[in-house]
Amino acid sequence: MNNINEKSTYHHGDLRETLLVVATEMLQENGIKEVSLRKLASRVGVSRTAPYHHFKDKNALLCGMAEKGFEQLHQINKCGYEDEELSIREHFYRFIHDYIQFAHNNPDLYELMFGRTIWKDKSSTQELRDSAYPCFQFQVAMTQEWQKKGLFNVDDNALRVSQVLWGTVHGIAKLFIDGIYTDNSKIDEICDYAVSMFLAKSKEN
Amino acid sequence: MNNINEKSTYHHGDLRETLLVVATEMLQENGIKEVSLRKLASRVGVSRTAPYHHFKDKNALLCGMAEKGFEQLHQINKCGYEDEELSIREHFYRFIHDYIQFAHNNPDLYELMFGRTIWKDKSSTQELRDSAYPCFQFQVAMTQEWQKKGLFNVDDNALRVSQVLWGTVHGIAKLFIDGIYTDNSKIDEICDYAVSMFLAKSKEN
DNA sequence: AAACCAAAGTTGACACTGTCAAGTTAAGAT
DNA sequence: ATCTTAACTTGACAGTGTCAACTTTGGTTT
Repeated sequence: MNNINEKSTYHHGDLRETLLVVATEMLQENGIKEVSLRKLASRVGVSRTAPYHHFKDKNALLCGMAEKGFEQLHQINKCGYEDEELSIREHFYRFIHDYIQFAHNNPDLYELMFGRTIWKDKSSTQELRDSAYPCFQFQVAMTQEWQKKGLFNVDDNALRVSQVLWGTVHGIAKLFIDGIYTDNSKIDEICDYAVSMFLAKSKEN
Repeated sequence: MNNINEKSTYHHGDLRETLLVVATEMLQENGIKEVSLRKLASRVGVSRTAPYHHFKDKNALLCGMAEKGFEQLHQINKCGYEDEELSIREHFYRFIHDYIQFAHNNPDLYELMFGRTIWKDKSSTQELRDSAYPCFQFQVAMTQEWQKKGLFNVDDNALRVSQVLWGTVHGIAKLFIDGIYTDNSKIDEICDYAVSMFLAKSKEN
């Protein structure tokens, strides 16, 4: 009766991970509003309260999903940064481009990762913070490197530079994916202009 | 029995407006999650389905609240712009400062105004768009004026400049009010740096 | 003045949500 | 072989948005 795929059924074996994956699927398919614990449980083939043995409450599940998002984003940043064939300018451009692309490809996940829902009132879990902060710090480190290599003024506070830089990219991404910029086809032009604006401060250009 | 304040009770007289005001109060007090039609109705002293005679559904109510937010923000922008005692630089600085201040004072309203909830999937009402777009356009007009007066390069596309400008301010505001910047006390410094970054392009400085 | 209509407000009902308490199953340690 | 405990279940509850059908009321038409 039991083959490899449908084993003992009572104990799932890898429920926590499965919940995260399927919940993220649901998020991408129909947006956050359609992610409910009951639908999720039913889709995974488990009773409605089973998830509570792996997540304290719905908020913890959402934090878990965001956590994975940050790992993904961190990875993307790293990949772009470690590509040794690119010049510094190209690194910078790629960072902005990849960032917006990630937000564009995962609008609801991005909203979740950076939204009020999980961050305000200290409702973020420790695990989420442990996953998000290194991602943020990597952006500061990149900025610092760019400063050293002459892309930005070395005298400026690296944290401030990266905060404004991040703010700009985040803002553009949000206005873009939330459908507030009226003409989405112009997103690349907007990014280009943002890049040129930031680089105006650097010496040779 | 009936004095001026408690008239016939059955017909409220100004329910639509009252709903918007009280709902916005609830929003500011306890965040969007605590805004429910039933609690709202009960607080206004009316039955649970009464709001449906003034708003098609909850989304329409939220759009109505956001609408008022945009009128407020538009007003703030206008006031700053029309202050003739300020230099162009000061105008620009004031715009950024006032914008962030508005977001800081009304975090949940700001989230609502610019959030996915009401904008994605064309779920925004016509009235909301009629209130928001003039607000956006005013920002473009201001940018255009700043270009003419030498604050930004006149050759750049005004729409692009203002989109990046807006993106930056929006991004900083969001990271700030959502509690993602770890040190909120440094928000002024971040704004200052953003201003100096934008002005680096203008000739005299 | 009476009759009427449409707008505003009501109650009842339904399907859906997150979460708790109490019970059941089964896998692994003693 | 027994026992502990984590994983999972069903039942229950209060809360949500929204629909349909009913009642009240103010203002317009006859």
